[in-house]
Amino acid sequence: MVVAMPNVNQRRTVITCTNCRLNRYCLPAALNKSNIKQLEAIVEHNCSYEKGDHLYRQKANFKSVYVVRSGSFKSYAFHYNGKGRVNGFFFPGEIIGMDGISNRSHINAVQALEHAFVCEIPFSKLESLSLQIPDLQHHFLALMGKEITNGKEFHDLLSSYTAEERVAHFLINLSSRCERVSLSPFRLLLPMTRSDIGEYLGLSLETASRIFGT
Amino acid sequence: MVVAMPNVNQRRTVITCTNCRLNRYCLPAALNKSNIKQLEAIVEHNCSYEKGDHLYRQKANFKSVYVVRSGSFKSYAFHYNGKGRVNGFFFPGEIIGMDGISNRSHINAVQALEHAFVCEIPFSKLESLSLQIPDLQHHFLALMGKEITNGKEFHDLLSSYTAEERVAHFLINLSSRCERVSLSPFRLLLPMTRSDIGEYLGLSLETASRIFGT
DNA sequence: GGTCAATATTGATTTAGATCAAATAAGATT
DNA sequence: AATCTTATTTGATCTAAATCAATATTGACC
Repeated sequence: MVVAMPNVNQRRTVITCTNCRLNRYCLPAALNKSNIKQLEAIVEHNCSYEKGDHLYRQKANFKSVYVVRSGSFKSYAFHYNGKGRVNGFFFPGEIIGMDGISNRSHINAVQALEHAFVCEIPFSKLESLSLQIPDLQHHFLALMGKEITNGKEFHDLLSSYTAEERVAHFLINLSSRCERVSLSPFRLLLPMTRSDIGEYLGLSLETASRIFGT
Repeated sequence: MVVAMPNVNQRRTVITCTNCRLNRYCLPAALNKSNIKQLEAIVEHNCSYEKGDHLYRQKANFKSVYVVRSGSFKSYAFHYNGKGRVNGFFFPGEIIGMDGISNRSHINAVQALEHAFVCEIPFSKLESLSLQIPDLQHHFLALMGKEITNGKEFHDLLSSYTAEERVAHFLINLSSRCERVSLSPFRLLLPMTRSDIGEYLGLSLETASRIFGT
């Protein structure tokens, strides 16, 4: 008779969607308990990344979407002139990887800004499961729709806001995203550099810095 | 016995997805013949709009997505300062309305730039059908994914391109969209005003005009 | 604790594109 | 055809933010 040895280093219970503290803000939000069990069966929980690690690189094969459990990430892309540009930040409860859905390869690279954990959800399995669970399909479409409307709002920001308005909007946006997952909306720790913020907002890093100084 | 009178003014056969000249570029592209029949049963074909007509207004209830059959549209939104901003153009074969998926109301208004026809696809019916036809679900997710990557690319454009580069990109983009649906990519008719183009590209209308003049 | 490299701040100068201001041109309406 | 109205072009000026240039701070590593 063989008995599995318990891993003495394992201090905490296994993470599942059912017991995850973010489940109200994540895919399970739309599902009943039995559906959540089905979902957690396809999710790889708690992959760990160190600061600077890439979740994936530009042009990498698309196979999964990811949910941030803790820590934060930035997405960026190199374009025609060879300069990289940060085009997104991701915080707990947010989904990374939709930039690869349409042509099965990622247009962005995604890098950890600090030590972070993510859950990986193989996309083909998510699609199959969505055929069986209408609520899951509906919710995932809504999440993609949100990504689209966020893009449109950002279009507005970049085409008509002043530098100061951009930074203000950025901070308010971060604050509300912290609040959503029960983090303090008042004390923001900014894990990204001034240069990251500048690129993201279409400003030079000096301008970004000056506005923070004011 | 009652016989339906044929309508003598009806010059053309009824439009369906099966016989639509755009079906290779539209939702049916991913489907087999029997699935296309199922799709066309839920589509309202050939709704007509005159120049200036609204397909929907900002904050309107979301109930359908639309495919442009002919003509063109612009989307725009009013934001905090009361000024409207054009944030999209739509040409034949392209889908309008994804700005309403996430919170069931449209963040943009959409207006015809010229006489146009569209097909209307009630979204809840599309969702139901997607549960039955995996290819349809897969394809619609890909179309939404494309919308997301387009947004990211536009982020790059607005945050780092010069005025001249923006206009060049805009023209190349229009050209390739014409080519996709077998329209000439060389002679572009621009149905939108300089002001529309300027707003869309984050430029003043004067700057847009000057660059065209060069 | 000391050295380096990365990041951030602050100041001076420049510039791309906005804004202001007419003058044309093109459609619409009567 | 004549009159409006709306869209476009072109020119002159101004300004927000980029760029250039140091300096200061922070954190990583020996």
